[in-house]
Amino acid sequence: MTRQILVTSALPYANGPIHLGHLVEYIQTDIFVRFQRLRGHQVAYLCADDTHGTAIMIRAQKEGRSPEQLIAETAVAHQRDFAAFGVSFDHYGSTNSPANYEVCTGIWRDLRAANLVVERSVERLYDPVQKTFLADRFVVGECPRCTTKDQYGDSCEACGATYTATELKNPRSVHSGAPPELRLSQQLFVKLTPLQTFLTEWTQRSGALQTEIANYLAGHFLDKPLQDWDVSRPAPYFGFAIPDAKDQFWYVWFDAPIGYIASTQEWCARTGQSLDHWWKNPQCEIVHFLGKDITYFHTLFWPALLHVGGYQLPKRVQIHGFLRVGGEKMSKSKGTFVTAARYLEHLDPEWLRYYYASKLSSKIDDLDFQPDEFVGKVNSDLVGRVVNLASRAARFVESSGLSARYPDDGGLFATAASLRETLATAYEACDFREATRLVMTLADAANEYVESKAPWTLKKDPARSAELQDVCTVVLNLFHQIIVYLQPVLPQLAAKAGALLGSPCDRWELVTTPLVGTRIAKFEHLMTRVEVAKVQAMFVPESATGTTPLPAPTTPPIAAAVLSSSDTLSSDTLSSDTLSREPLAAEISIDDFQKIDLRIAKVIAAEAVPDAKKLLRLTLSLGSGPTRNVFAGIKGAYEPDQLVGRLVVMVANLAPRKMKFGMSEGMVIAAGTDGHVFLLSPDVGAEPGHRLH
RNA sequence: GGCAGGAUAGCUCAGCUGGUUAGAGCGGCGGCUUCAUAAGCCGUAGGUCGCCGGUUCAAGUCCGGCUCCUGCUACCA
Repeated sequence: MTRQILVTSALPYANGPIHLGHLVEYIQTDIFVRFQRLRGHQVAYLCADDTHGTAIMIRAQKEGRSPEQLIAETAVAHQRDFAAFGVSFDHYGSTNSPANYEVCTGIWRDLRAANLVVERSVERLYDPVQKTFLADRFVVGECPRCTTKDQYGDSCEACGATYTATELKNPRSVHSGAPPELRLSQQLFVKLTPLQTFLTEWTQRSGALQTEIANYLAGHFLDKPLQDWDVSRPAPYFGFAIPDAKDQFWYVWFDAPIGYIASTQEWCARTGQSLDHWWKNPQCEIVHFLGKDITYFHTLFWPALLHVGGYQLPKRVQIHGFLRVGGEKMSKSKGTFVTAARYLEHLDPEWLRYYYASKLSSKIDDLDFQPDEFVGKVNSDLVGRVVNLASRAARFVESSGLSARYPDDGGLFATAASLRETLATAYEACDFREATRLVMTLADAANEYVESKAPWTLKKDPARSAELQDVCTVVLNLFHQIIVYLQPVLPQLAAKAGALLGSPCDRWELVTTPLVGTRIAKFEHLMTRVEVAKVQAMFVPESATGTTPLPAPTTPPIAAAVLSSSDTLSSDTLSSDTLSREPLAAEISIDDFQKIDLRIAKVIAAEAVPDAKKLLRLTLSLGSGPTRNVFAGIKGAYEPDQLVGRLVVMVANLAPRKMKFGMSEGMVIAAGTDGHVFLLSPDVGAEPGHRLH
C-alpha cells in the first residue's frame, strides 16, 4: 500500500548560518524521506526559514539594513548549504510569507471563535534606547544575591539564585546598554486549560511521542493546569501584526510552526495540489523532526493550534539530541563550532551523512562527533568494505559484462534480499545505526566471498574466464543490493554506482532481482578516502585569525601532538617575547598530564633522512624492549653523530605516525623553533626507561 | 532549584517482559593474502555491567538509597 507522508524538519532561525549541529537534524530527516521515497511512498518534505522575532530585528538594525534584507540573504545561504548536503526538500519557504500570514490568520480566527484568546495586562522590561520590550535574557546585571557581574535576567550562573530581571543590580539592556524600564503592555494569551484533556490524551496515548518525551510532559506540565500562553509581543517587533489587536504582533513561536503548513501551501500552489489533501486528510501521516530544545513548543502548543484549526495532528514527532564535538559542546573559540560552509571547504558531504547515520538511533541521546571515529567509519566502512567491492570486481568484467544468468552464489543474494524487511523496520524507526550496521554485515559477507573465490587467480587461467565472470557477477550484484540499501544515506554514491552498473539504484525492491547480462562501465573511484589532517584542518578556532591567543586544541591528543611536532618546528623565527608568541595553553588536570608518558631514551643511532629537509631518523632505546624509530625535525640544529649515545626525553606512548619516510614511533621533546632547537637532557643518573613525573 | 535521561570491553553502543560461560562494530595484538583507493580474510585478547543494600532458586535486567555525567527549564514550572 502506498502511504502518503508529510515530513518536516524544524525551521532554522534566519539569524545565523547552518552548522554541523543543524545538519544532524536535516540529514536524519532526509534519510527518512529518501527511504520512504525509495519504498515508493508519496512524500512531501517541507521546511522554511524561521524569520521573525526580536533577535533578527535587532541584528538587522545593528547592521543598518532591513530585516527583510537580512532574511533574504540568509535564505540563500541556508538553501545553498542544504543543497550541498543533499537535503531534498520538496519546498523551502519562509515564515515571512503571504501564505504564512494567511494560515496564521485562519488559525487565529479559529482560536477566537473557540473563545480561547484572552487579553491581560503584563509588566515588561523596556529598552528606552532601542524602543523595544526585552526578554529576560536580553537584560544583564549583577546578581542580587552574590553580586557576580554580567548575569542574565533570570538566574545567576555563579550562585544559582533565581530572580526576576527587575531584581538585578545595575540592570542594562544587552542591546543598548541602557537601564531598562518597566512598562505595562496589553498582551494576548491563548488559554490551554480547555485543551488539557485533549493534550493529555494525545501526548500519552497517541503513540506519536517517544516515551521519554511523554514522561517529561506528563510530569512537568500536564500534572497541573496548563498556563495560558502569551502569544503576542508589543510593537516594535519584526513579525506579523495581529489583525484584531492594536500594536500587537504574533510571538515568533506562534507563526514559526505554522510555517510548516504555509510552506506546504506554497508547494501545493506550485504543483497544483490541494492543501487539505495533506493537512486535513486522515490518510496522510505527518511526521515532524526536531531537536529536544524545542520539544515543548511542538508537543503542547503546536498540537493545540492544529487541533483548534481543524488540521491533522502529527502521527509522529521524532526528537533528537544535540551534536557535541570531542565530548564537549560546540564552541566557537575552540573551533568546534563548524558551519556547513566550512565543512564543505574540507570534506565530502556524503561522509558526514554516513557518519551521522552510523551513530543515529531513535533515542534522544546527544551525538558526539569524534574525528578519529569519523575517519575510521568513512575509510573502513565505506571505502574499505563497500566501495572496495566494486573496485575488486568491476575491472575484471569491463569487457565481458555480467553473466547472462545469475550463478549459484551459495544463497548470498537471497540472504541479503531477505534482510530487506528487517532493514526497512530499522529505517522506519530512524534507527539508522542499526540499518548501517546490518548493511555492513552484508559487505563483510561479500568480501569473504571474494576472498574464497580469489578472482585474481581465476584471471590467470583463460580456461576459467566464465567462472571469473560468474564470480564478478555475484560480487557486483551483492554490491548493488548494498548500494540500494544505503541509497537513503548516500544518494550520490548510489547515483555513481548506478552509472557503473548501468542500472539505477532507486527502488527498494531492486534488491530482489539480480542484474544479469548487462554491461559494466569503466571503473572509476566512487569515493575517496579521508585523511585525519583534513578533519583537523576543519576545526579552526575563531580566534586563530585574530590576535587573541590560541586556546588549547580540543582535537584528540594524538592528532594535536602530531601536529605540534611539525608546527612548532616550522613556525616563524624566534621572537624576543616567547611567552606572548606562544601563549600558555589551557589548564589541564593531573589526569590529562598522566596520559602523556614521558621517558628517558638513549639515542642508539642517528642519521639524516635523504630528501627530507628537516628530519633526522633516530633509533631510541628505552633500556629494554624493542627500540623505537623516531623522526625528529632537528636536522638543522644537530649533527647525527653528536647525538649518538646521548639521552633525550621522548613521548613514549604517542600513537605511531606514518610519515613519508616510514613509521615514527614517538616524539622527541625539544624547545625552541625552527633553526633554534634545543633537545632536553636529564641530569646524571637518569637511565633509559625512567618515566618523568 | 525543578524535571527528563544516562552510567555495560580502550571507543561507540546492543542486551526484549529477570534464566545457561554478558554481545556487536571500531580500535589493539598475532597470522594469511595481494584483485582492490596500504583495501581484504582468519584468529585472539579485553568487562566485579557506576557504588551500597534489598527482593528472588536466579539480577546488567526488579526495588530503595548514594555518586557522577548530560540535557531542558516559556515572561521558570
